Amino acid sequence: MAWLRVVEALRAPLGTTITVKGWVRTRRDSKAEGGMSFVAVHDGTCFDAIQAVVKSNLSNYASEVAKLTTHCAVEIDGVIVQNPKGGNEIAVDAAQGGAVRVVGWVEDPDTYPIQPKPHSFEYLREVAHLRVRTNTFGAVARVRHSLAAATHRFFDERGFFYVHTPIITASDCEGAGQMFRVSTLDLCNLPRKTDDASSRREGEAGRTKGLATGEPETSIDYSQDFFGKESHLTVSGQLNVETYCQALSRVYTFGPTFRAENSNTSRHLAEFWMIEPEIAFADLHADADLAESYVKYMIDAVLRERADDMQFFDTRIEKGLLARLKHVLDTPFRRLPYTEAIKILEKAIAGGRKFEYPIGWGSDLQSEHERYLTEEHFKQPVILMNYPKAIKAFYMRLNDPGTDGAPEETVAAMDVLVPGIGELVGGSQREERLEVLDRRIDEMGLPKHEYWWYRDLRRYGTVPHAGFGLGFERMMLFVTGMQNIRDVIPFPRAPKQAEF
RNA sequence: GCCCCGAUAGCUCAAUGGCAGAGCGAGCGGCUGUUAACCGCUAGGUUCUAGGUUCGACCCCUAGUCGGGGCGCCA
Repeated sequence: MAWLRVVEALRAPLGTTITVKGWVRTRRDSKAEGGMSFVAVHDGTCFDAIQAVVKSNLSNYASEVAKLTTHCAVEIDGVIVQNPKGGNEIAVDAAQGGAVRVVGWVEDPDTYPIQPKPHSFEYLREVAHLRVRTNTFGAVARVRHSLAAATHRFFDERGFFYVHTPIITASDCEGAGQMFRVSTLDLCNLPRKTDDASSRREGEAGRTKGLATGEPETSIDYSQDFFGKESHLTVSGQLNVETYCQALSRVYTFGPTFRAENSNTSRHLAEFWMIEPEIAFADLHADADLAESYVKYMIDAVLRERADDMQFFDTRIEKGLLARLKHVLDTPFRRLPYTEAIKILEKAIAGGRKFEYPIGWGSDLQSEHERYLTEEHFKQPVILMNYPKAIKAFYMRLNDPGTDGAPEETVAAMDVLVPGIGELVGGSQREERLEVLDRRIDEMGLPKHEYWWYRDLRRYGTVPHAGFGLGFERMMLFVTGMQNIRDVIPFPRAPKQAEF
């Protein structure tokens, strides 16, 4: 007897004798025709469950089948037949060799956390080990896989190489926010060393003030730590992946990223996944082209591969989701300079639009401004380009004076803004000219010696190149219509949240 | 980090400082090719924790813990 997955059983020819293995979603009983039970079984292979119609002539009917509750694990032998209302179901009749084997019971159904009724997402977060058994989280898991697979396919088809950049970094210069420390030192008994005046740094972690007794100042002696110096979890694979870009031309990373920011929002995680492609012999426009085609590729893939789950999101999570995504697919992303965006926002304010934060050339766009542009003004994804250099990172390429008619210097940065999310992609053309890069490092007061290997890339065969980072969970929100980023990753890590 | 809201049955929520309630879910029965089924009955409570005010606290006060929303930081 063939064991079919539910997705296969739903398409199997009528009359086929099969076995399915999975978990009970619901059970309903009827006394008609001598008694039977309708048992819906799913195994996660698709959105729909398959219904087994179990006759009361099974030897374990009264003792077991009639006592099945939600998420009992079962194996069912039966014959594929037509459901009177359409679609396949499984006829389970002892006279035809039908059987139901209970593999695992649910003890105490009254207190089982998942019940056949609507639950709030907030509650389900507290039972993250079980929530994937629900409609919504099963669909989220399948869509997440589809997006991840599409990512690798997209880059592979275009000749990109997947680079595994390190998770642990001993360089303190990735410059994208607070980092988690990695250490094997005994927190209760930290090794200390006496500071000499020249090694003192203001605000250095672990430094103690000299007491009135005249004790010398000390700091933690990281030379005794595992790596011989301070180390952290990575906040970005970009700097590392740039090195491979300058040998393999087209590369990308796709891995976990860690930010120790105390961010309490529905769009931030302490541990999230990011895709960071990097392309050689390329400028900002090529970068924007890549970002746009990548986002559209993922949308197209998920609409084709997970039509069942996407239909569910459209009807139960966000009405109009499918139409919105198709619109994104069919419309070129609107590209405009930062300088133009400021003019649009100033015009909106002049027209009476209220914003909480002021706006003007040189100020960073707040999320309310970004969302105005993409949700109200253009009503489509927008790529903003060429930001003031003062508000962007040191490695972004300095534009020629007067680019876009900007009043001050700009850098070749690019953000993709999408409705409902805000910033989905952040990228730039990188500064390939050593002397300009050094000037930027100095201007921003960064320790140049820490960037020795990054600077080497500009000394040995430097080329124009560009790249971006796309937040995978933000893409999940965009594609599913889910509201909270903690519901599109299996086990979310956020401030005060690391259960499971 | 800042501002706001919340915590009562397995879940979602009611309850004017004066007897702890409903819907859903669960159990039992009825009915039914059922599928968000329907009808009846039953069980189910340390009202988040620790203090305080009061004759009396789910309710008021203080502190804490946890959760949610908004903002900032960013992807």
